[in-house]
Amino acid sequence: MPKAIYDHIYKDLKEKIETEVYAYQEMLPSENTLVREYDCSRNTVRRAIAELTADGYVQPMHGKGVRNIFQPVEQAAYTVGGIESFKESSIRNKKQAYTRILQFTDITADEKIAKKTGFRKGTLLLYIQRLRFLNGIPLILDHNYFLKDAVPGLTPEIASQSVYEYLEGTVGLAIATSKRTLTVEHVTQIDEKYIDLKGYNCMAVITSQTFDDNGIQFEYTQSRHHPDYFQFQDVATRKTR
Amino acid sequence: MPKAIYDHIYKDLKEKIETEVYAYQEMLPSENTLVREYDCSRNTVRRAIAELTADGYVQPMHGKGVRNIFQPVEQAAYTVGGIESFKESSIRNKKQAYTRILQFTDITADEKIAKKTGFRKGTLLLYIQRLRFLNGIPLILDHNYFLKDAVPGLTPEIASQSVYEYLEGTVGLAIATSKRTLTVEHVTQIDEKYIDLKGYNCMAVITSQTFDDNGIQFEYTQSRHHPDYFQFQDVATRKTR
DNA sequence: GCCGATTTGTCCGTATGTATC
DNA sequence: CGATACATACGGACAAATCGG
Repeated sequence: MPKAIYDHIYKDLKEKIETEVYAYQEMLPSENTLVREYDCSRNTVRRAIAELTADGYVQPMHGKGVRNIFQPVEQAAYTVGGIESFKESSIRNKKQAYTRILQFTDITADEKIAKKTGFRKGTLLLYIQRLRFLNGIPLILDHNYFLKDAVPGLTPEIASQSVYEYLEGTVGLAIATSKRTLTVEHVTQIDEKYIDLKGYNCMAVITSQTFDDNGIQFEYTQSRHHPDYFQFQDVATRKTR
Repeated sequence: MPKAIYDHIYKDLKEKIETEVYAYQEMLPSENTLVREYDCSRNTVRRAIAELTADGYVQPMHGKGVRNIFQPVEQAAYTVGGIESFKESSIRNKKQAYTRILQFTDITADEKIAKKTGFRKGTLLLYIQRLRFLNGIPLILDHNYFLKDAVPGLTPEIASQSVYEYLEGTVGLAIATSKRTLTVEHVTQIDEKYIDLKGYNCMAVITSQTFDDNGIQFEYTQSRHHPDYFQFQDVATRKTR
């Protein structure tokens, strides 16, 4: 949807960095040069650069210029970043994806579930348990809790494809922010039943609360990953104090 | 350092959200109201709100307002977020911290180290191995590689306190961005020698490349954490396509 | 369903400050 | 010291989404 100017500049610069039109450690053109190049205001250029900075692509230096610090990284089989569906991640990671539904039932949040998921006690939820395959190997076990009201008409058939695609497309739900916590946990009996951990006795676990554009939490998910095929990436910037 | 207006507004709103001056799911005052309240321009208010959004504190909704979606989360013993030193994290997590130096030697980057750390082959580095204690229990094993030129006068005594404090204070180095990768790996002999893993055969591993404000990478670190005391938090926003 | 008021999103031009060279 | 480059801030304009009458 975004045909915004800053977004166009952001994408254009991003591609030029990735394809090494600007080399690692090289300076980008100055803001004023970019203003002339894209025929827009300086604020608009600055917004695009701010996004590239947040991505860890560039580093603006007061009085000097903006340096390209992008280095292509060696990637594991499955790399997590941003809010992506399993399907989207599989495509980005160039893996063939398949999903098997293990459970698909309505439940009402009791005290324990409410505390864990962040939903209120008594809320009607849809619980889905899914096994995720990459290139034919079972690697991820997902436990999803969806707000029942937010996902009308969701069927096991849809859940075996892409729930997000269905929500954003058919239902018209807009996914906005996701709060995630990453931990390492002991394997469970369910994990062992479905996934060959090859000696590991633990898994990488991402738990997330996802909100729609009305600020309503519609999903709680625990995603349990095989250690060998899991990688999580992040860029942090230090805040001056 | 930042006495910027937007930063003042950001901190002020952040505190009001944390202390529930605005309740969970409640709307913040409109941008125009805040403009009058802080007697500044709308762009300045918007910048503060943008930072709160990135923190996962609020959710702006087109045409409606800005909603507070902050919920205090249950924290593990050691929670990672932003660029923080071990000392800073310990203080935030309210733990008593102690560091024991296991190794402290100069090395020159060979082919293998260069590939792993991102430094060029032949670069002179300072390698430090440190064991981190929280409340008297050894929980984290750090392998640091510092660019020797960037950390002049660094001694084991300083390394047992806070390297970042020394770099930012005495050396005058400004830490800017850090690229991190999180994985789960098998324990090593060194891990087992120093840390009681209580049945786990793996650890949570954060590898990071850290850059100064000149865009120069001055550090590569591998930080190996005890699973029971480790937690990593993140907020992601979905980009419209 | 329409209209006007409100609210957030995008963009512009300008001015001033600060750091670097 | 002057020129260049990024950082902060202002005020204004219009668009797009929402909401109430």
